[in-house]
Amino acid sequence: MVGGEENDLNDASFSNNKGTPRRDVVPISLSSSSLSSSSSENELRKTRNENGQSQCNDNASHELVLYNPPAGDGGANEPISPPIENRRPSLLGHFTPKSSRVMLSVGAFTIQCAGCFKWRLIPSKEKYEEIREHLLEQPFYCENAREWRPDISCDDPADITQDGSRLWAIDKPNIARPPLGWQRQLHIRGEGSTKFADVYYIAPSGKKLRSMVDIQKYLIEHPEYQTEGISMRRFSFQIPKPLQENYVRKRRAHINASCDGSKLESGGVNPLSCAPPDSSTALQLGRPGLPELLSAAPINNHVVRPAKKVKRALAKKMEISSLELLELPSLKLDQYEK
DNA sequence: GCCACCGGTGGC
DNA sequence: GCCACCGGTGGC
Repeated sequence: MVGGEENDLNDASFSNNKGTPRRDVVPISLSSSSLSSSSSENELRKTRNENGQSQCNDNASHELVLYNPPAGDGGANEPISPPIENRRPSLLGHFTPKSSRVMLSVGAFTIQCAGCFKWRLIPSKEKYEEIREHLLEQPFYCENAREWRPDISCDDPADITQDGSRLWAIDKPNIARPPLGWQRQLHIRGEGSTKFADVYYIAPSGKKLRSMVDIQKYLIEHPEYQTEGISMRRFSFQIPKPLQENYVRKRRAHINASCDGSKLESGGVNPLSCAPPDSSTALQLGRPGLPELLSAAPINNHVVRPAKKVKRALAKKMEISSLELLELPSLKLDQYEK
């Protein structure tokens, strides 16, 4: 699945779909913080209503959104009304969860116009990455979409709205585009995981790299890339933030007496089983909708594996004693700076 | 045996 | 609380 350089995942992760609805729905929106988790659709709208005067404004203008059309409904309500060129529907077919565990991937990408605050679909992942790379310095406006939609303007209705049918997440702005020949993949984890997503870079050789350390090692092993001017700063493992509160399981407070049941009871309630949606913050977005995303895919997967967890915990404990003396190298981002 | 995926932790 | 990293397991 990871294979191809230019195929799948990557593309799979962006969907241009229309043609092939998928059931996973993952939007990702890039914004500066403010939109921070709690901000919601309403806030975004508010932003607009207030002519961008509200506090969310500046962020809103940097919004990027990746979303995945729901497959459940056959994509019928596909908001992608506008024509999308470069459509490669077949790519969607690549979405093949490798196992019972379902991996969500980004279906499409959208960016919010800094002028009218409407969301515009971006026709390809590459284009999205291109825009995202300089989003802060070069805010996106509907007019920019004329490159692939000649007639588009702020007067046109939004391509997509946060109607609750999708999971949205906020992407980070100004992430460098992957070097030519490289692919940056975003793997969305299921709900309830300890992390929202993972980023992988696929080198031209097909090698999958999952951290800056990996990148660094790889570049050292392949000096040719460095001569091409590829440096560490061309890579970023920053992941988007889901707008839906509670999508990611909160890190549990330290539990020393781990085996103590009472402890669990009082301190950390199992978020998977009973965490009620936080009504105040939760994004309207996530709540009513997200049927597919939330119920279908990830959740189940998570729930099914407690046994593994236990095993691992035990294994971990045993291992600690033998590895305690190991000294791990620590890398700092500064090191990557040129 | 490989590897995608997930969990967990150290550092900030 | 977030980020970065990486070990480990299960599925293939």
